[in-house]
Amino acid sequence: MDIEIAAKALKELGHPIRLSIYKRLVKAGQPGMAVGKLQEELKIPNSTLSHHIASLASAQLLSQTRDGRTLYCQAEYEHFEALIEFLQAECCADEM
Amino acid sequence: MDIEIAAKALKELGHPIRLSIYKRLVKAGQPGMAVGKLQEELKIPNSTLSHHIASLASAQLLSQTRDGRTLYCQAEYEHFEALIEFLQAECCADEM
DNA sequence: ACTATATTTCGACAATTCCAGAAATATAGT
DNA sequence: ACTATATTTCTGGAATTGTCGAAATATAGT
Repeated sequence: MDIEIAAKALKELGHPIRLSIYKRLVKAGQPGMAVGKLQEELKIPNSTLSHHIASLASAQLLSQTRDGRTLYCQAEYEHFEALIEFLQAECCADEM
Repeated sequence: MDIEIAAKALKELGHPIRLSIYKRLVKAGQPGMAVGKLQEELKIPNSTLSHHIASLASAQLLSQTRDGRTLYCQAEYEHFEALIEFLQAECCADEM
């Protein structure tokens, strides 16, 4: 992972709503979580939620799959793991 | 660390210049790195650099100490560690 | 085809961020 | 006090982001 990619991922995670979305998706595991379910939990307008989801997707932090008329979002956990590894490799003092 | 604090730190790290600054500061270790030295390496206007440094400081990601007429920036590594721990605790699938 | 549900796109506006030149401030040496 | 160096603050404009209502699109059931 290069620094531009890492910065992009950090930037998109760097918003309370998006971080909260991402956190929920990770907890939801593989099946993911429907956009509607997220909206219900977060209680924000669907258009706003949709934008934030698109932001996270633009940083490859989540993917979406459709099942009938509901869209499920899944955390792209590998990308997140790579980010953490990047941070630990590049921004890590000796002590760790 | 609460989610607002974490998002703030992620946001400030989520910029290529700032991430690069932070990375250098961590590598510089305890004595830190002079603003002038950072400017020399990054080759950006001092005002721009100063803003980015202030951003990082506003998220408690660095601190500054003066030695004569040079200001040294030090990475606030503990805060960063807490951020990583937060991410691993809140956004972590079973596998890790 | 019609209707209902789920989600995204459009359009608009306010707020924030980014960048950099110029000026100001702080400190040290003479 | 004067000069030089280091860094920050001020100012302002361009670009981006955040938010949300309204409209559009996608899918499925009848």
